[in-house]
Amino acid sequence: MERLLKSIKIAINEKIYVKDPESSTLGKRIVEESILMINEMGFESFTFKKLGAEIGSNESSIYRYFENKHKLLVYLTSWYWGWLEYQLVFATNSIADPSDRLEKAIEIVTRTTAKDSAFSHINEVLLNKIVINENSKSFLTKEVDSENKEGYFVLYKRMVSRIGQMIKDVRPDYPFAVSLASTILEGSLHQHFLKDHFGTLTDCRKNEDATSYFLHLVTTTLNA
Amino acid sequence: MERLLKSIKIAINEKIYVKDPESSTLGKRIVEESILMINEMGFESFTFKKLGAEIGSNESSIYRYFENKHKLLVYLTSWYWGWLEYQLVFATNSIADPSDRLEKAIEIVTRTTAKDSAFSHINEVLLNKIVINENSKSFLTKEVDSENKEGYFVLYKRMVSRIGQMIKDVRPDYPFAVSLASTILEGSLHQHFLKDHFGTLTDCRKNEDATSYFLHLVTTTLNA
DNA sequence: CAAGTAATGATAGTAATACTATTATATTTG
DNA sequence: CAAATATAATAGTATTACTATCATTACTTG
Repeated sequence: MERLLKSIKIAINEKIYVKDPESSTLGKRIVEESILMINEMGFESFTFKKLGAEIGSNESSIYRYFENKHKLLVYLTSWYWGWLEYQLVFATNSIADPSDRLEKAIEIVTRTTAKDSAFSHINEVLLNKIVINENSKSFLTKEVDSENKEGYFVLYKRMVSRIGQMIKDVRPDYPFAVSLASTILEGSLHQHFLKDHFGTLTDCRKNEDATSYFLHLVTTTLNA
Repeated sequence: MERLLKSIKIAINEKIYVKDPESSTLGKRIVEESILMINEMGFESFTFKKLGAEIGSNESSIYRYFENKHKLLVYLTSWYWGWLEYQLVFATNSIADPSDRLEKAIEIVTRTTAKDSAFSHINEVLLNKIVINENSKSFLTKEVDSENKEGYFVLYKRMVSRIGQMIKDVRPDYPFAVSLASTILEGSLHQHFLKDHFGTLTDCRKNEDATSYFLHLVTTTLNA
């Protein structure tokens, strides 16, 4: 699995970047270090100038890869959803029973990333944390409709669709399959955030609790 | 009800503002116009300078009410949650049956605000839209823990707690009452956002659909 | 009603952000 | 080795997010 993950490349919409960061050493360093820095200082304080200083490169060079830091965030979150989709498909592909398949899917999307694959320049553990803290900011903007039209969010949308389809496979007559799917994905991020910062607003104390919660929620809802 | 709402004042944590905007005409104009502007141009593009120009007042005068625009956002969202809590308590107070009470509560927190009370300087319809689009940004910051400690989010937390308690009143042995409560509140905002921008990621086409969705979700979960 | 105080406005200034443009220097490749 | 390409260095601009100072207006109170 790890070897396999090393060799795959997550295909990101070309409109998100000016020059593919995967195509050069500098590009990879930009992505690599930006993950560390955004995780460290938060997206608001992060700037291309600081990133340049950190990787011993020039601010203007970074602009040749990404138009601005918002697009870099869209790139990082897209990469994450593409990566997670890969995990999802890989793990559920062979499961024939719809209920078992959905259960596995929920497990995969609600757990936190514990281990860095350590092969690529992308630290998945930290990226997972970034997604928990910053994902909403990628679409809660005035430009969301035009960016959506340009295909900036296809990978995220594909994740929701896949889970929605799995729900339909279990219960074709359930009328809120897609809403439930989006609730699982977004809600899971939210529960993890609450666990870290607003302990009184969640029953999830450990990472696995989020899985139990959503597993229970979905199972009872679909078995009604 | 409308008359009543006019006379009540939502008590906001004093640490959120420098000077209480309710205490002067200028303060009220700041709040009033900021709601229109944030709604119009989005929180990122909104600045105190632009606000000053709009209300024919000086940038520096606005800083005498709010330290920065982030705190203004915290103020606005806090006001909204306080207002919604009032609606919630008012509407559910007299309902003795726990299931009926929870049902009413879900209806109130999942519906969108349709009508401005037209009495105060605060346009609740637009504020509701701002909360859908910008609420997450009030806490998805690096300062969340210190601000939480200062009590910036008490009103939001109280809303979640109240609904959590109502869930417990229906099913005391359900182990995820608080998580379910936070899922309803945050998930509802998210479904409304999806309805407006990512139609394929939700089954909610009309505003009422969100109510149906969460009502069904909660009912089946608690009746299992 | 005069005098004092508080609120607001006007102006100026600063450091940082978010870029763009230009030119110089490496590095790669044919 | 020359040409093309990538990166670095430098400079510059408009805007943001403030802070500080001082002038003006409004409001209160003795």
